[in-house]
Amino acid sequence: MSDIALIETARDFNRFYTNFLGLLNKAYLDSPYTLTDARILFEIGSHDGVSATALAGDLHLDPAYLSRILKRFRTEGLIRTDPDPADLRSQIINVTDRGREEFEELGRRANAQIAARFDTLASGEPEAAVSAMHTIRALLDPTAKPAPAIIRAHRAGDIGWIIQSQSRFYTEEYGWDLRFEALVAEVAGKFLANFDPALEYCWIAERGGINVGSVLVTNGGDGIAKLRLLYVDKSARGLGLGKLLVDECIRFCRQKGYSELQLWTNDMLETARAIYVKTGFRLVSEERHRMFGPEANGQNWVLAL
Amino acid sequence: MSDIALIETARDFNRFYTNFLGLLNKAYLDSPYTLTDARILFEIGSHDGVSATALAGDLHLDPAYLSRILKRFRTEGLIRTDPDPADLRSQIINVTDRGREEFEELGRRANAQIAARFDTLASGEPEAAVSAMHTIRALLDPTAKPAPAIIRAHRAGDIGWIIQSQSRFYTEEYGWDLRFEALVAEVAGKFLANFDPALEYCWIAERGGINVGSVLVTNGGDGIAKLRLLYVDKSARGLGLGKLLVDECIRFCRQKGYSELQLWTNDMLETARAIYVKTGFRLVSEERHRMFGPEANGQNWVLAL
DNA sequence: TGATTTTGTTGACTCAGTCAACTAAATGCA
DNA sequence: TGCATTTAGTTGACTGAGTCAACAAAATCA
Repeated sequence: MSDIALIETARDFNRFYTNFLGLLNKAYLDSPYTLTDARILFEIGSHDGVSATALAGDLHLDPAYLSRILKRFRTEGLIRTDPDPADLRSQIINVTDRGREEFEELGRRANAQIAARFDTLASGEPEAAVSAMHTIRALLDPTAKPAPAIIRAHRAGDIGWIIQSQSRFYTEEYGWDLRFEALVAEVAGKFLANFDPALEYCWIAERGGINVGSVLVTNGGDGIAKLRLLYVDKSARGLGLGKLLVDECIRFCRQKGYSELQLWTNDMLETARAIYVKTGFRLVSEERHRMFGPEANGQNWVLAL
Repeated sequence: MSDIALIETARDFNRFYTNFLGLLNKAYLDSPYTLTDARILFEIGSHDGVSATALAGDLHLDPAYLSRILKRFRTEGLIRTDPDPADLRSQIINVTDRGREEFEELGRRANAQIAARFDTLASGEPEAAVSAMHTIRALLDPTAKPAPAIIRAHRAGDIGWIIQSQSRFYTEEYGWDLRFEALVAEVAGKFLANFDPALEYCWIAERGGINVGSVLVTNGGDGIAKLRLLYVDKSARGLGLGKLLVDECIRFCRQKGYSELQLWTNDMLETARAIYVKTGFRLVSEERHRMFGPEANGQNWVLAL
């Protein structure tokens, strides 16, 4: 794609998105706030204690204009301003309880707008859209810091996601065939079917509402736990999520009184192997196999707890 | 019902992009045109011969406001308007040579803006951003015509997708619990593990590279085939995809010499039931159950082939 | 110490955008 | 056919979002 075509496409997208945002922002019309009001209220609500100058800078607003809006907010009891003891020219802006209520109401309304849009989409599409937004933002916003990842227990649909992401990854990267997806589906299906919350667990790493990693611990009997289906999506590598997930497994297994944690992996997964080494796993055996098409080197690792 | 984290992330992106577009649009300040002027000029310049009403609709502008702007453009010699011979109320708007010059100058300026942005990026990054813009647009722009749906055999990741979409759907719509995902994972996993291409099959309906439907036929032994996991995503309903998928199953089963096709479903799935009736299935038994939490009415349907 | 910069406020203004009322042509309907 | 209703576009009258210049008070610089 030539430079000019790229630029034209970007412009086209910008025209479309200008329109799209315009439509979304009509939502503020049935509240007493303008779009600018809402943006300011949002900024104050989420960064309590900013100064007027910082606010004007962030939102690219005229200081005079902002000053008037803040004055109005003050008389309406939405915000409180106190001079900054460190710089008496500067005013520290805080939301009052009423202000916070309004802020939250606006938030609810904005969320509903987007939820309504997302509702017309296929399952998986909102995730795709948000993931694309991440991409754009990461590229065009120099100040963007990646959203923090959270680790949580699995919920509806996550097991399917695990199977899908594992299968896609090994197929694309190593040319494994559908037998691998079958194995994963079996492991994951059995995990769900016999799920014993007292001794087993599934962790999902999520960033900005998008699944980016997984791992699960299953009960192998005789005090032995198995770590399975460790995965970190390529969009979230290098953040230490893999290590975090494995640490979580180890902590869980110790707490549940397991004596040993075992895992099976393949040697071309170097990042994973590094994590296993660092967390104290020991390689106990190795065998070449062709379980999924191409030849690979299966490895068994063990950690005494 | 979409995930809150997804929505928050999307809102965050929208705030960012509002800002970003605001900065880009400042570019128009050193021309005699406002942003609205520029949008109108662009629209006329690229779709010669539009009517004022169409223009107002496309750009979501007040007709009165637009009328005034067009009047100004006319006196400045940027456009020419002639009554539409087919409807004398309506005016056909065309750009004059001067108008086209201005339009192109604006275009050059907007391109330069974006080029400057892209210039600060690494090689490959502009392409990534534009590709992400495509993704968003395809998903959020209702006028972007939907790609036609196709039906194909399953491939890597599809079984995981089936589990995920089934689980999400039944959880969100009917409050079924994880036991359902476990059942689906088991069915789908067994299908993959014992997959016999001579007697079994999995169809995926796909649109624009995104999965929107599924169904599979498994061998039940004794000349009996089972139709399972029929699903059409809400974004693709009403296109007859469900019927198409079931027809495909029946054709396949006849060709493979099965004597009977059986399926199990639940009676609240009315669209599915309508398809089964229409394709000749007969309801043979029914039982209330609580297999997945809420009470439901399980049904067995049979089609003699 | 006095010159300069920074934070925020106020006065005065403009013009983008809205709303209601209207004309003229087209369409629907009995 | 003729009368009521709808649609395309225009104009008058208005509002209020946003801008610009000037200013006070505090902080910083040199």
